[in-house]
Amino acid sequence: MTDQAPSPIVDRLREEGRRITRERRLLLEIIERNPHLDAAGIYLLAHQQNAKIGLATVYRTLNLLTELELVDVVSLGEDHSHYEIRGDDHVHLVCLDCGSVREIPPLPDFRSLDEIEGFEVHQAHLELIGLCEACRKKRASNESKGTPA
Amino acid sequence: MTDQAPSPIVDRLREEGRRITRERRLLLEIIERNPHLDAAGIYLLAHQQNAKIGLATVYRTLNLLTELELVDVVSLGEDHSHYEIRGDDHVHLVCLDCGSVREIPPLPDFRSLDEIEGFEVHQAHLELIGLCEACRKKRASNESKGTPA
DNA sequence: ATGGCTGCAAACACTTTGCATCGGC
DNA sequence: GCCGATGCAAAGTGTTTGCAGCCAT
Repeated sequence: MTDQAPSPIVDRLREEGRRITRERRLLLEIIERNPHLDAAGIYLLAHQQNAKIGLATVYRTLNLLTELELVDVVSLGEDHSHYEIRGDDHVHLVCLDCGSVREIPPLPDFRSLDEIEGFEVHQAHLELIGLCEACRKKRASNESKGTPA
Repeated sequence: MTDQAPSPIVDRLREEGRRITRERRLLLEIIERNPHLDAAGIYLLAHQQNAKIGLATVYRTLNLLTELELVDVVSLGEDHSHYEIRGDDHVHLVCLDCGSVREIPPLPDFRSLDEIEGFEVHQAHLELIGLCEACRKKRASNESKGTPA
């Protein structure tokens, strides 16, 4: 709880001359442990460990980390943003029925994409929207019970 | 101007028992002609031809079309939604500097993707964030003039 | 001790909704 | 004529910002 694991992100903040506060450390830990959470979800978890933390701090921290390119913003088909530590590129599989999000490694063909038709690619966001295996089966069994699409 | 081009989307609305109003026809035409506009942009264009149209109608129409899967919502890295007629899958190249959005055909490898690891793919959204050719050159020439990143 | 960071609340931008009226069918 | 669609304005979300006090450096 009180031990502070060494983190390249904390180092990076220090390099930038930013201050390492209790709030930032807490938020970072939460974001690192829970990929693609939204601001409200991050706030909720943070609040459990520090009842005084404000939603504004969550947003300010997320914006800071985004500017420093330490976190990525992803949309996941929702009307608000989700956040994740920037790491290896990956693909998001978003289920239409249960909303679950699964991450898989990049498809082979665009793993190494760094330029295409004169466009210099910095980031690739691939989102596949559809049905996860469980919801697919659920739908199939509902249909046979007489509840077609 | 007053002629009403036949449209599969209008047919589809009729099939669904929805009413074909002047407003819906106007909005459809705008969306068809201007890919990935946001609600405000659509409203602006619509307003030029029908000063009485309301923003609420724009949103209600976009939601209707989205539910019927006739239009897609795309995020394009902005904090609000953009809309486009659902058609062939394509890739968006979004420029970090000028914000321009270019569409290109799907990358070969995921063109035919309809299932992956048990997940049933309905839609694929691929967004490449980076620098368009013009902005790339602009940056290069600025750097040589002594304005590094 | 200094200036960046925080919490709070008010402000903002985008989107949705209630209600009376209008107009497609 | 009926009932869905519209316009307006008010209410709802998610996010940002102003300001006084706090705390990492």
